[in-house]
Amino acid sequence: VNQLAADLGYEPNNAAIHFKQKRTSMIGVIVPRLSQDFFVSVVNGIEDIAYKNKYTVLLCQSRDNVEREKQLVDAMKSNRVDGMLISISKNTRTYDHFELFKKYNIPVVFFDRIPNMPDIHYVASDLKSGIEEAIGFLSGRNHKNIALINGPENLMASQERREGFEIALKKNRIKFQPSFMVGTDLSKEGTGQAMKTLLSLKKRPTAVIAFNDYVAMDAIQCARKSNIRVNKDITFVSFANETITEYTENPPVASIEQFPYQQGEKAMELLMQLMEKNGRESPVAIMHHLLLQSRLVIRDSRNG
Amino acid sequence: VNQLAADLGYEPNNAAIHFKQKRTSMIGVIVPRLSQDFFVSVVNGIEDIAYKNKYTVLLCQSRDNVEREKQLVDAMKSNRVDGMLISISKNTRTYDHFELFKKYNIPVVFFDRIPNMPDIHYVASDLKSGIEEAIGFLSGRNHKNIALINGPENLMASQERREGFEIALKKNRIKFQPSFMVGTDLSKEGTGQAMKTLLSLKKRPTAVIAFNDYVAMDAIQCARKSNIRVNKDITFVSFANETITEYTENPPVASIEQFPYQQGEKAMELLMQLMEKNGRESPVAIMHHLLLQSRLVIRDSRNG
DNA sequence: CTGTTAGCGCCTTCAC
DNA sequence: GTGAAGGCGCTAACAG
Repeated sequence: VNQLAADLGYEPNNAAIHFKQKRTSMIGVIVPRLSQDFFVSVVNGIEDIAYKNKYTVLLCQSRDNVEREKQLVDAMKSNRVDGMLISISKNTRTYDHFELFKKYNIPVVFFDRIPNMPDIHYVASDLKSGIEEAIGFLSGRNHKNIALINGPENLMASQERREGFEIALKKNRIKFQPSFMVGTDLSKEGTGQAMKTLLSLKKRPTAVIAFNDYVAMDAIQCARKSNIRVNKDITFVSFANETITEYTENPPVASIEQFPYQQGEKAMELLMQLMEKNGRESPVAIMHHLLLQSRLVIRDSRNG
Repeated sequence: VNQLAADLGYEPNNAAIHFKQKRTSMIGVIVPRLSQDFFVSVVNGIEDIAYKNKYTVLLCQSRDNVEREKQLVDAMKSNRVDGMLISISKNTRTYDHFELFKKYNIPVVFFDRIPNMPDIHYVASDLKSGIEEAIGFLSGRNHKNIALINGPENLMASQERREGFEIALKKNRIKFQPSFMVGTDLSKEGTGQAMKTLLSLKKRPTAVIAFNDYVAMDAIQCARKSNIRVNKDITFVSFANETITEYTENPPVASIEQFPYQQGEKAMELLMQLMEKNGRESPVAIMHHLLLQSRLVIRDSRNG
């Protein structure tokens, strides 16, 4: 019988199966944008675990646009995805639209860009360890005036960086100077503005830690325009360890590796656990917060 | 009645609708990789048109792996997508797996990386115009010895570049020299090898056109290691006009813009036409080949 | 253990 | 016009 079926080229109809089983084997993934390798790597990790487990991935970008993010949430829900993996847009400050998933009992795991909501599951980098290494590294090179160009305050990632920064300074007995903490909206202009603020200080920093490599590249470009000798007058360190910086003239001396691929894997694995558990719920809800350790990668010994 | 439905928060079940309508409103997109902005831009174009027309996009990467590409083709088919948009992997040399879609009557539009198959629909750049501009530009700066680092020969994109190159040289009355045409598998090593071949020639080229900006960056890196003064001793021109090159020390002087976003839009629009027509087929199959004109963008006047 | 059947949620058809 | 019913392709439950 199976022979005949195979001969006739029979193929089960997924739509019918989904319909019948009340599950689609589809998971939705929302990332801010795919034009940053960090998110592509996370997606790669997600895909690899998902495909291995016969899940189909619905991948889409909010493009850091809140309206679009809301529409995508809606679209995912009406596609009846079995679960969601989300990294929020940098402009997202209200989280009502994510409540929808709770209502439909669709498990959600946030990653990297985590909203400031109670009772959520998430996977992120533990930046504290990486920042400590970074400050230790800079301190070892006798830097005492270390600045931080941070990201938007609504992102947990920014709060983490700020806290980690202050703690690590303390551990290295370096006095925290508020004027050395500036912020950017992650745009080229915002970062240029932040860098100019730092350069206009009476006492300029001798080292700058940037929110990520793209911010670092913009900051470096700005610094060069002001005739700063990059990694001589001011040493740059950043987050994400993007390979693209290798091609730039003055890459940051070191970058905090956040293991995006592994973040993707872990997020997908956690989501599968939650989807499996779904239905036969335990009476006490347990929230999972997975933190992957970060690590400072020293990129090159040319200068600094 | 509708009021009540809305009040109760009724939501149609997509799975049931798909099942019943024998269409899923899903389209599959296979790209080689998302770590190149070119493909991200194409995807953006696709998404924008797709969402506007209530299509869900199943986006996935072959990662330039033929096995994976085959698996994705299979997965897409068993998800019963209504249509496919495909850019093939650089290693794809046999096209049997794409025949599957014909069998299931799923329309396919290829884009950018087009297989060498008969009877296919595709959207691509008309590179000839851009290459002509590029050679004209170089010729205007008195370059007579212009080399081409081309991509894998199985890609139509490579054949286009080769042909366009030869034609444009002829038009500018520059003699074509076979030794000035080298190839790369697009890897850093392959490109380095190609560049070394060019540098080892008795008569070195004074200008190099690279397959794309990533190849250009690798070639430039290699050239610098050989103490070539980039854009002085050898002028670099490339394809794709990726913004990332702005951050590099010596970006190519010019790049041929291929309008990836528009390619994505056009590909999706064409696919929708084909999906609509599906079923009530015209007796004579018509193959659509859309060619978007490319254009040389001169990036900077610093040197060259 | 194998074979039959009911029904998932929607849309389309047909009867009224 | 409105309303009831059949069936899409599959699976799970149940009968033989």
